[in-house]
Amino acid sequence: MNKIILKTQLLYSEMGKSEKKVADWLISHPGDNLPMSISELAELCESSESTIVRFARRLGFSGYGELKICVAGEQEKKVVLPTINENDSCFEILEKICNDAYLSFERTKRTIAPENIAAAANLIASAGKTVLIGLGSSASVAQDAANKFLRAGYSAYSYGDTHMQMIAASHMKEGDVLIGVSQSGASKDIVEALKFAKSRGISTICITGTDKSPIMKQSDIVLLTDTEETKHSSLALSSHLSRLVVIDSLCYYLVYRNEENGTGLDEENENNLRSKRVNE
Amino acid sequence: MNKIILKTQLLYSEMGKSEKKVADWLISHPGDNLPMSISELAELCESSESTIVRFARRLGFSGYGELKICVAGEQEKKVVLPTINENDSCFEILEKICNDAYLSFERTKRTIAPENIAAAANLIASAGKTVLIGLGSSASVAQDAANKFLRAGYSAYSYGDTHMQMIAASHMKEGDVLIGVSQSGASKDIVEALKFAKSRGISTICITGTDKSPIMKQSDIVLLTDTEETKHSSLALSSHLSRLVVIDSLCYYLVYRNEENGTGLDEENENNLRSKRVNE
DNA sequence: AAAAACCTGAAATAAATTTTCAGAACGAAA
DNA sequence: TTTCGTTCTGAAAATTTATTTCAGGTTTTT
Repeated sequence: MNKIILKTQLLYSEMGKSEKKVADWLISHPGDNLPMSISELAELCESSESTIVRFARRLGFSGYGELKICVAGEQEKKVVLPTINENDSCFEILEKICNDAYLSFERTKRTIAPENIAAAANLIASAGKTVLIGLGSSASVAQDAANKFLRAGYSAYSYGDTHMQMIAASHMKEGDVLIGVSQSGASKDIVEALKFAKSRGISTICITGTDKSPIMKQSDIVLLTDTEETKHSSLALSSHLSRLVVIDSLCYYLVYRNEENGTGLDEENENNLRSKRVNE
Repeated sequence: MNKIILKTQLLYSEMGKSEKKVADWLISHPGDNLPMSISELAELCESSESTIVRFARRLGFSGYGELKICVAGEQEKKVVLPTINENDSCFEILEKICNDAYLSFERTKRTIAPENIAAAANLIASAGKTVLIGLGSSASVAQDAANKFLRAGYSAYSYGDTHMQMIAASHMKEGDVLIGVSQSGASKDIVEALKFAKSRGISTICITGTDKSPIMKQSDIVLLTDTEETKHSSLALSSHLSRLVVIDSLCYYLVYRNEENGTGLDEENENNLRSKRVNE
């Protein structure tokens, strides 16, 4: 996995026409060392020196010199082209999915509002109990989250069927938190449940990958993850992973908070769990 | 092994006093990247620009620029393990978790046997039905996988409680596949279920993060993911993600296989799902 | 259709690298 | 110790390379 090329792909859509020529050249010459000088590269890319400097800056380098050095540093790693096609072996697909996940994480870091994650974590930390709901693959995200939160010492539960979700919502009290997970942000039952909870004074959080979606209106705190349309199919693999890392970061934060109160994942407890092999 | 340093040592005796200062600096700063400019380095070595150029030429480079690039290329990409500490903000934790996930993917790609993924995919593709079992966070991996496999057009089911797992196993037939997910590879109930199935001629696959673990003995095909010990706690966040990307790659492969038979994720079906907002 | 925002490359400027060269340091021979 | 020749060195000049600026062009917005 070549980080420079991945980053190039990540930022490709934000580039101008001429900058894209530079990007294209880089992507199509993965193994190559950069030609020694900026002028040479400018000529190869049919672009200008200034454009190349701008390109390097966009990727986060101080200038062309730094880019050149980093490209040399990434050398031997072979690059995997992004789109999966039907002749790929399973392993090639795995490589592409890992790349895709990396890009999705990068997009998530740019999309999510840091203050909102903090607010969500603090809300969960001080909540009476936390309920997570989602459908389909979002149900397993919700389940995973509940699992981890509970482990970290917080009362958390997840429900994957719409009846149970509504029942759970109706038994929540002020001071509790309801977290709705929905990639589309439009799953009717989830939105309804959040709306119902909100009307009763219960705090609501959503984790979604779609900006300006219905679920956002029903949520006190919005955690917006990778919003890139998935090109392939509704399997939406990498966005699923992005939602998980957001959960994981909340979870870690909560672990540390709880450790301060002495109710966290303490040694003894964890060793207990491990000896019973419930560590997964 | 750093070739440039070796070469420096080889030629050390032929160098002048000032050139040796450059050599000494290089040898005593093996990990470092070269400072950006030749003047900076000259100052650090208490020497001059021209001496450095001569030094670079002696090692066989065309000049300082080439030396700089090659040093960068030889740099051991020592990865800084981003340990999370208690003063990190939620967003910082998110960044570290993403890094950790990236590393975990890299490890998984190195650990997993490409031919085993292919074998697993083919087994699932030709199986009557596929059952996935796991406990704790592995249960949500299993659930997620079943969800996706089913979506891709394969009969797949997951069970998260030990009774149901055993019942399901006992109703499986030859030609079916049982997939056990277990990070430790030692969860007694999962291992037992696989053993039982295997004894009845059912194909077994395991997805585990622990080499030489009990579950491997009961599995026809082993998918070994990131085996790095998690330093933090048994939350084992990133290894969880690694297991998911393995699932995802199987799943993608199966989608393509099914498309060939015309039973895959076809447009119409997917649009249908989308219009009902069950795309997650 | 006008205005604003943005992208681009030629040229000017700045910075880094390489070369040149005069003198210092060392060694061998007288 | 002196003298000559060789090698090594660094300051400064020359050259190459990188960066910034700016005016003109393009696209987007209003």
